[in-house]
Amino acid sequence: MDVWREFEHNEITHSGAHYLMTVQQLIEDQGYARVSDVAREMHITPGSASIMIKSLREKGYLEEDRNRFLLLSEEGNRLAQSVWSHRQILIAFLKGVLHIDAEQAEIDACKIEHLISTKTGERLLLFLQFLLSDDPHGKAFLKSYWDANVLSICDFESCAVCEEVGECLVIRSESA
Amino acid sequence: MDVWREFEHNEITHSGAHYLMTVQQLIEDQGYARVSDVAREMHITPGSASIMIKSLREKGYLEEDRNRFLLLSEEGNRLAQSVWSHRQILIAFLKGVLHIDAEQAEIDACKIEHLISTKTGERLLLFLQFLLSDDPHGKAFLKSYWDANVLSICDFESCAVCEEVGECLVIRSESA
DNA sequence: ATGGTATATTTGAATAGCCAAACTTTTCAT
DNA sequence: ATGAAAAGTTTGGCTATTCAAATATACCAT
Repeated sequence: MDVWREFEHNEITHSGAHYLMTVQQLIEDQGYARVSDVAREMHITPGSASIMIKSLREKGYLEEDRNRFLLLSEEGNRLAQSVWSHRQILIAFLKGVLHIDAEQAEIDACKIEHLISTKTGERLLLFLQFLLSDDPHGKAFLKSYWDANVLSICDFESCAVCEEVGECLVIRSESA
Repeated sequence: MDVWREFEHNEITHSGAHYLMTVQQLIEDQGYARVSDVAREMHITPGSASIMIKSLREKGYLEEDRNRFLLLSEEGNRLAQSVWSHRQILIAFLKGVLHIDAEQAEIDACKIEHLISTKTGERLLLFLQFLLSDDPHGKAFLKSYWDANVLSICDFESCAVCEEVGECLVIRSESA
């Protein structure tokens, strides 16, 4: 098996994942999502959106109600949720632990969110959760690590990783 | 700026990175690399290799010597080296810290190695280095983390992360 | 019911990267 | 130097995803 060819064999494409997440977000924000709403939101032409959405419908990720409003299928919802969770976890790690600046963290996370395996996503969350747990080793380690690398002052009352991971926990428990 | 569109805007494509790394590896292993060697090694047709290599030559990543043997330009070498380092660092983190199994770690790393930013690669290496440093907090943290999550027994005399990161350090200092 | 606006779809073109198959060029042994 | 094998390139086709522009459909007010 050629590992390098696995790059294309994913459950969903980068583009597809963003269509699904946009539909999810639009429904959440304004109660409905039509082809043109998705196009506007993603800054693509209605023609492109029409074609991609048709293909996502054919693949069983999207459905339409009687008024042509888009809905996520169960599978579509699961996928969108999974990719979105991965993004949050990655951002938490990049910003909160590695201290990558917010903009770069979001770009990096967005590029790889749909590519990491479920296992990697899970394990990364476990790792972050442990850093925040009552176990003192996490805090001691982070403080010591940041100090050693002059990454920033470690203030656990209002530290980035706490907030970021805190959000992840909320997100995960909501979707669980 | 649409973050999701950044996915396509990378210094090198996934495919391109693998061509460059294959050339590098072939030169290292057998002293030279021709179009057909690359094709054989990557399991693609000579036609595809020919076209892609031409394009990589036009982009200034590859050159040819008087005998049509392929060479990496300075830029090509830098890129191949960078992507390869990212892979090693990611594998070290995935296997050594998160305890993802070897096969999955390699697939995940291979998918994202060319997508993470230089900064993220650097910081991840710093992070791994700290885990191995003399500072006792790293070891205490890892042990405590693995114990808490039943990930494996932590044996610092022969632990995975030590070996993985050890390799990264060697790799980095060789290429520095 | 007629026209205007909003919405959706289709069509044709572009890019990237793969394949198969045909074709060309190089190399090398006799 | 001739002809076979090896190496390299070209051509045409496929998929995915985008765009622009043309077309079609629906919706709504007068």
